[in-house]
Amino acid sequence: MSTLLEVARRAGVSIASASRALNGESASPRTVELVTAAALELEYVPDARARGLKRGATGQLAFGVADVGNHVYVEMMRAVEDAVRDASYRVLISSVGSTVETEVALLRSLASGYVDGLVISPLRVDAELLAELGRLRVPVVVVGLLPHPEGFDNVRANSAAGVELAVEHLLDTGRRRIGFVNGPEDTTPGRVRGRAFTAVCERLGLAELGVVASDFTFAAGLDAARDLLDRTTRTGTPLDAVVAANDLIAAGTYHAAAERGLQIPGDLAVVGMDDSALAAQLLPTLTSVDLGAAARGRHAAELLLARLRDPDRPTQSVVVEPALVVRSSTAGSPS
Amino acid sequence: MSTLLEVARRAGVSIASASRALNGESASPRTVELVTAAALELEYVPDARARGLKRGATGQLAFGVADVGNHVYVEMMRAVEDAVRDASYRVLISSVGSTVETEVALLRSLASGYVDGLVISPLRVDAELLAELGRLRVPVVVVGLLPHPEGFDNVRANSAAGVELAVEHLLDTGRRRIGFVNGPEDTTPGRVRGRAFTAVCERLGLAELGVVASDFTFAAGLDAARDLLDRTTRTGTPLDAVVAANDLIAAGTYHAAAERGLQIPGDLAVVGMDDSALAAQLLPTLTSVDLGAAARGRHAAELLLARLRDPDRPTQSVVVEPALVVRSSTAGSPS
DNA sequence: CTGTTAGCGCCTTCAG
DNA sequence: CTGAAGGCGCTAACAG
Repeated sequence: MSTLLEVARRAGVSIASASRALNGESASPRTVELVTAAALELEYVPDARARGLKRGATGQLAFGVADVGNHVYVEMMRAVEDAVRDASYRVLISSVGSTVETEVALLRSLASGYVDGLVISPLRVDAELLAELGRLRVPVVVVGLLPHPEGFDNVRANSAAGVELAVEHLLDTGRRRIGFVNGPEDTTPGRVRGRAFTAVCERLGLAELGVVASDFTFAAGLDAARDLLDRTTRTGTPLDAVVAANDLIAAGTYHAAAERGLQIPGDLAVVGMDDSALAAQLLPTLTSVDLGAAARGRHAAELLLARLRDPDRPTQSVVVEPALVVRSSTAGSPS
Repeated sequence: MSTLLEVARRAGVSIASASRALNGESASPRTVELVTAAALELEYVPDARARGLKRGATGQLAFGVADVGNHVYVEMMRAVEDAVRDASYRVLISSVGSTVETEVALLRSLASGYVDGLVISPLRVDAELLAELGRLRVPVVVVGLLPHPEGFDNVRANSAAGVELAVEHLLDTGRRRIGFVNGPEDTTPGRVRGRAFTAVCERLGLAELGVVASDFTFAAGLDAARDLLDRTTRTGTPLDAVVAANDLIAAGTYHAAAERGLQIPGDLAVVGMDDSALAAQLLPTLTSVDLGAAARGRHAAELLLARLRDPDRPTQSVVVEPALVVRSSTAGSPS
């Protein structure tokens, strides 16, 4: 409410001295005391816009995320926050929906001066989005697979390897009829995971039993899993395992199985992906492929900080390898 | 990257004309055309700080939330976003941790010019926080119980009534030994819910079997529920029902029950609070008290918009009443 | 150590 | 309808 000028007047010094006193620049003890007292009295709060305008930096970063309801992004976000804390940046989260238009609108708004840089994890990437990224006045790190990684700092999971880990683990536990509930294949992760499943089935001589959910959510996963279970049951050789493209879809699969009287893991083994908090919360606990959400967040933050320090450094791409976390949903052998 | 001045020069007009042309003020069609073309060519993006500094508004609101990992806040946030969309505000989310210091730091930073107003849902409220709220240069709506609601726009749940709904429902299904897993009692919701449980037990002549978790999280809920179940079992009259202070704690209770071979709902009925997405995702699905997260978010957004329009309007308090959502975790009678 | 001054990029009167 | 000029609040030279 009050400005620096008012503080300066009240302290009986110039505006420059007031600024210096409050920012710990060279100032006499007496000035500091006077100014601090005046600021306190007037409840002075510096205007961040003016400061940002002058300094060309805001001390804020943004994390743009496709679905705040998905716990995986929460883990990434926490990792980002932890990683930038020491550099004393604050992190704002922005839910961007899953369409390119909303994504672009967010970018425009944030990157026009409210933040010094951003990390985004888009579900869908197209030319328009990439063009917009290039136009931004602040550096951006993209988490997720890019058609042309060069040109952007980029962190991605190896979800193809993750799908392989899941399928191989199921084979190891004696499962043979393995279904796959994917997310939408017009998204980057959906496309990659779908292709990986096809490839691994071919390599291992398995029937490819897949279905596509309309979104990476619980509700969509439930619908898709119902469809897959019913379809395969009608053929006479029901599934004995399902790989889900993320943990929410796996949770939907649990419910579809329960509706049909199938026990997990006895009748049906389930493997999720992301190893989000939900995996440990479900009953039975969910075996899940950890795609390194926290590690991706940390790497993204570090790349961003590095670029902020040196805008001219070459762009860098980091790949995080997956790891299988075995829990109860794949225990034992098929009954 | 480019400034309005550069756009103006390229279009061969003055900076004032360029500003008017881009903002739809009076300008000749030819000027508009020239300026628009120049802006496009230079990939001009207006600097939000400068604009905000001049206009005194940013078009952004913030939602400060205690725990982004708790789905209840996701629902509130979505409701806030929906409610302010028509007024074309963008919403930023900020995770503030659960301490007063981090809360204050957030407020300082955001409210110093990056946003036009904010909604916060603090877990702990003390005099320092309230003082800080009063100092802010932007309006704030507090979601949660306030010691002195006057002075702030305020929305709150009636979680005491929610606890009563839960206990009465359990009595209706024939449960008699009802335990309560609360969250920390130095938080506002923890204190209110704890007192409500004590009161309802007294009123209905029930033994008060309570335990306090160290946080409103799954892990803390699991620990506390283990404790409660073991303690009551040792007394010879085990529990037949548990009320959890939120859905995450209820999920922890599921696991503690499973570890001890207790079936839900046969041996133990469980009621959660918040009716978050998790309630429908658990198996068996969780009966939960809907504390109106979405409604609270919507109300908070509307109060904020109203104050933004009229800073002098009297402050207002809204209470959202709870509703029980019955699912499988309380089905049937105790076995 | 202190005060004066020139902008950061933009919008908005005010003349023309 | 257009241009010139002032200032939003702050910081960083520059003199003193």
